[in-house]
Amino acid sequence: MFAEVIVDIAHSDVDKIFDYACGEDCAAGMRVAVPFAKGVATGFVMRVKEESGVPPEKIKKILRREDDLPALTEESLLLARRIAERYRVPLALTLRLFLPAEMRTGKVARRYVNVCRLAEGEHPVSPRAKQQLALAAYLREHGEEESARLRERFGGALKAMLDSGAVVSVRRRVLRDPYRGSVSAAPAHTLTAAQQSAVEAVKSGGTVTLIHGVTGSGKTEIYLTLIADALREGKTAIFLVPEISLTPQMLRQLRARFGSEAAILHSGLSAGERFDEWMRLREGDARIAIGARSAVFAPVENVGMIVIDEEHDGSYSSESAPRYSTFDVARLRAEYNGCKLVLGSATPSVETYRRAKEGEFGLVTLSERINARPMPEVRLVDMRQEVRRGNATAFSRILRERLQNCLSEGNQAILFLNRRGYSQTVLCRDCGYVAKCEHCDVALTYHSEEDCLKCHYCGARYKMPPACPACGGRHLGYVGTGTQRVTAELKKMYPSARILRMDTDTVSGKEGHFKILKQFADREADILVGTQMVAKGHDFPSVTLVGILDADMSLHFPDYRSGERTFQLVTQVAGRSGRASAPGEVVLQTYDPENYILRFAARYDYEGFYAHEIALRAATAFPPFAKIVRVMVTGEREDAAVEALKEVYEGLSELYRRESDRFLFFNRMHAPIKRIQNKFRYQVLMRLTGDEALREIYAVCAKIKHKDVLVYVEENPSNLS
DNA sequence: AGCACGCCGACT
DNA sequence: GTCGGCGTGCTC
Repeated sequence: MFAEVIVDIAHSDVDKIFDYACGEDCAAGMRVAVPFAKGVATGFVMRVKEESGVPPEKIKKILRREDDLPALTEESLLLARRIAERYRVPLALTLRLFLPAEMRTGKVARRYVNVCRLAEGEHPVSPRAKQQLALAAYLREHGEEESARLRERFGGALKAMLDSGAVVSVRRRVLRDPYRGSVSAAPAHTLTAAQQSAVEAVKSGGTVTLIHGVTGSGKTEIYLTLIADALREGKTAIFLVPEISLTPQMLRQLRARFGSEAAILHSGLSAGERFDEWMRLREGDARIAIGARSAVFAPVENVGMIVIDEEHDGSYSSESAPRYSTFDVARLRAEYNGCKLVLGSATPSVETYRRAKEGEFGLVTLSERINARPMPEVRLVDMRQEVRRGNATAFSRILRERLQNCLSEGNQAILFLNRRGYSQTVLCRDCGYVAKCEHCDVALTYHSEEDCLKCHYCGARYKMPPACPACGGRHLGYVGTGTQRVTAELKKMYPSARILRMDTDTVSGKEGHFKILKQFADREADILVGTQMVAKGHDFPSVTLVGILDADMSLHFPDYRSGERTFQLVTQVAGRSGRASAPGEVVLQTYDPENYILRFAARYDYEGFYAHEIALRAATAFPPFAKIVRVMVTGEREDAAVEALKEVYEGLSELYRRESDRFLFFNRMHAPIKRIQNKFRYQVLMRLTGDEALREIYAVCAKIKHKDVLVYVEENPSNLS
């Protein structure tokens, strides 16, 4: 027997099948240790076959199996091959996606404990051995118990009884359950008519269905019903959520509903916990995989339902190689398993919504909120008028008034601002000098707490210069407001208010988000000031006011999706207001109050927004009517990067000349940020009419191998910095 | 990824 | 004359 093996080395030189001799016990999907070159490598068995075309003298034998149960299923192997092919990356890299990282590094393994129980048959114990009698009684009552516990309690009696054969010890596997004890009874739930018909539409529809449901329309209950139905049919399910929404409350809810049937895969777990959750899925002890992006690779078989919640969320596209699209992988899995894939969002991405409208996906619209409460009222505030009236602060008069009102009624407020730090940057008012990072080509942000300048791209810190380093002038001014400055100004305005700040500077560690959110939920603060991360679905019953301080920041971000993102952001942030009995309100500050995105967002008019946006995209030939492809070339040595860029450009130019009708745009240039973390960045930017030329672009780039230079392809990149 | 083989500069 | 630089090629 021979095994076709891919060695677990992510390098294109060894990205090919190597044949090894193996025994009958070898199966596809197993990890094996093999002699490779001068040493030993881990490998994945892709296939087992009777004959090999490799000369017999070259063939070596597999050293050992690393798993009893193949770590990878047939489906995983197929998907890994498809993804490797699609994105032109080594198979080893895509195979790794299907395993918990801990498994590869060998840092964790199954955990076992020794447990003791009474032996079969009669084993008389002397009536004088009180401890032994007590131990026997204990085991009769409890069945079995961990040896360590028994040793603590009964001391030498345990050893004596083990020696006499009255008690036997066995190794038992234990699972590190991250949510032990949090299981409670499943809540009763009846679906509304709208929810029921959504469930039916999904089941009777095609492979993919988009559920477009306003905030509070009860999408989650639909997902849970669909998942429960899949389970009832003896199948498994995958439930994907944005990383940030795996809050302890959400996990509790899922545990309550599905108990130990649900396995949760997310970055907050310890290595051991993640491994065990993964193993429970692989062995069929858990049948629902819940998690962020990477959970789309969950080792479940016979999948009956896949759900992608908050479909529009940016975290579903991978930012590092392999840059897979979670949707594409999920769809492949749905097709392989013959099951349904549900996408849900209150603000679907323009691309997804178009595919649904065009009939490629089923579309279910839920326009009513379960509790029939109206969405909070959104007030657009024209900041230009504020400036004209001499108000140079970040707070409009209306916002201050509403904030005062909110606090005096004993409610909570959230202020949203998409810039951390104190001020955007420091500018010399004499000569126009702007402080920049030495390793990156970006302006530095002033942080008042540490009185330093920080680079938000590489984290470097610089001392705040006492005078302008360029002209020696003393008029260094702060330009643009950040969360620190807003917090400081709030403290002055409302000395008695308790203020919490949440941004990457105050959030530390994996659970940092939740700590701050919990403090706020527990009403330990009155105002929460934060960036993006305060926007995602958390329920704060006492929040009645949401302020969006600078909607323009996201609106004028240099990216074709900035309008879409702003609409999503405003809708999402607004959804934080007025969840309980008190009606909520939203104050949206902008220098561009006529802007159509903000107008539609303020009215919660997704259809209006979509119609406008899709017409714009069509007119300007942007996605989904075209595909933006960027080939990045980066390296610390500028000459090497430039040389590689030339080579990439030549290869792509040839393609461009040959198939110019597939290109709308083609150019090479410096990336907008010329250097990040000492790496020079060059790019070839293209806009394609469709996906036809994509494979060849990947092929051209895969061929370019330059020392010290990284070349990679991005499709519709989420930012072009 | 490692590691060996192999062809050109500054040392004993 | 040799020691050693890392460019190129190979691993079943």
